[in-house]
Amino acid sequence: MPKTRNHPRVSLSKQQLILRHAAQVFCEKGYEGASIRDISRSSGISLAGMYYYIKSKQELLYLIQLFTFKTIVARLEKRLKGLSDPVEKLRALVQNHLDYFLRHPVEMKVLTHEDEALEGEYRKEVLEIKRRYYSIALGIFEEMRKSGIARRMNSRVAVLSLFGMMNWIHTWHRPETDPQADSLAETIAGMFLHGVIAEGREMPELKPARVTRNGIEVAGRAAG
Amino acid sequence: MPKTRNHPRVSLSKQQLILRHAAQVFCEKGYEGASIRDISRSSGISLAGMYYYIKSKQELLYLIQLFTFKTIVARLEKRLKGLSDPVEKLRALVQNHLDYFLRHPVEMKVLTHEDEALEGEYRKEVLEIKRRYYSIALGIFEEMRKSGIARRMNSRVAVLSLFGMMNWIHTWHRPETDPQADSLAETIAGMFLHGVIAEGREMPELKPARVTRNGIEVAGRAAG
DNA sequence: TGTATTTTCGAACGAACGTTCGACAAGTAA
DNA sequence: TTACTTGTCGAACGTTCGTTCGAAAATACA
Repeated sequence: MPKTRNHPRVSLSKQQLILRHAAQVFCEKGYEGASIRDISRSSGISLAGMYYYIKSKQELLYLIQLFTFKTIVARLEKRLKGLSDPVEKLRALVQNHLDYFLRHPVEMKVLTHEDEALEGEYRKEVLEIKRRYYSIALGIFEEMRKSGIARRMNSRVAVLSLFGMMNWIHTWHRPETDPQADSLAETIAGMFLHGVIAEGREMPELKPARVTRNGIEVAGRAAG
Repeated sequence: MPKTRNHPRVSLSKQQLILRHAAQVFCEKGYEGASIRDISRSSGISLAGMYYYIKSKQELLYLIQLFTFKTIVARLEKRLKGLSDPVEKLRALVQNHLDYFLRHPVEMKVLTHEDEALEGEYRKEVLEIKRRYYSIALGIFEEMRKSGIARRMNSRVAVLSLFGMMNWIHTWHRPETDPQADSLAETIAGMFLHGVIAEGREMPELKPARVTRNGIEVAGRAAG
């Protein structure tokens, strides 16, 4: 097994290197359309050499999806920790999702587009995290319902429509001309919130997003 | 070349039969993951026999996508003909899209999920219709903007978010438990319209959908 | 240095792929 | 009957696929 090196910035673990190139190739040709030979060529490792670091093509996809999902959920839970207003929570979810989405478009496309390619245990494990992510979103929406902010409607449809808006982005977003993550998140969160708000309610507006030192956009107030 | 038979209800053209089974197989295994042998087995025609009716695997996908897109656009243009209010037009677009979507989930999944599988001339032709469909939607939204119904926002983002909500449905919709086309269309069109409406505006509510003799749901007033 | 462990890869495996070819049966028209 | 078109398919073509094996090369440790 490969050891984790001391200086990950400089000498990236070879498995991670493979994973990166694999994500790129899966993104371009799709999981089924991509061959191990493609990934081998792209990452500069011989075909047989690949199998020293990975067990199978399925595992390759599994590792990409698992890591991406875990990261996005972990970051979300971190952002959510300090918030209590469900509207703020929902904005944070959208911001988090789109921020990661546009920073890692390749991995996110592999995550959303190849969500039926895994089989067996691999599939089950990824599905589990996906469900957790969904249930967080659903929970936030239910809070909005309970506090009367959101009007009466099918929560499942509402939340999955929100994911639809966000996950569809990879089919049309061009970084050169289309809005970046912060602006996009504002537009989409705004659309969703106005879209589900109860009649006669006022949307609590937040100040424009600002950028903290580590580059993560935080809506409204200063980040700790 | 196969002749079109006199009684298409009874004796379906064999090419159409192949197209139907191909769509099913593409839907289940993806374009790259599906083999001509799979489709051959599914439609009960020998492997070699397939090539009497189709030129290539690419053409198979092309024909499915072309027909599906053309049908959905043609139906939309028909529905749009009698309407002048952009809000009504948008509702019609959503209704039309979801109605077709849930009636032909297999073809629609192949349309939305395999939109990068075609190459060369095939790809260009399908892309052309897709762009026309998009520009119809964009046009409707611009009308909403001009008449002051929709607030100032990125039209491209708004319209593509709407398509996102609609096209994402194939990833989660279960016909047994989830709302059907008419209810779904109402919810999503409602979300979108409330989501983009200008501040202080009232949404013109329509009466609940009703069902005409041919089974097509028509919002509000009696269908001709 | 020598020895053990880690890393690399050329070559090959059997299987599956899209597509083609030539034969052959069925139907039509003379 | 003969001659031609339409439909059908077994068998094979050459290619690519995921994966494995065994032997080297590189590295680490004594």
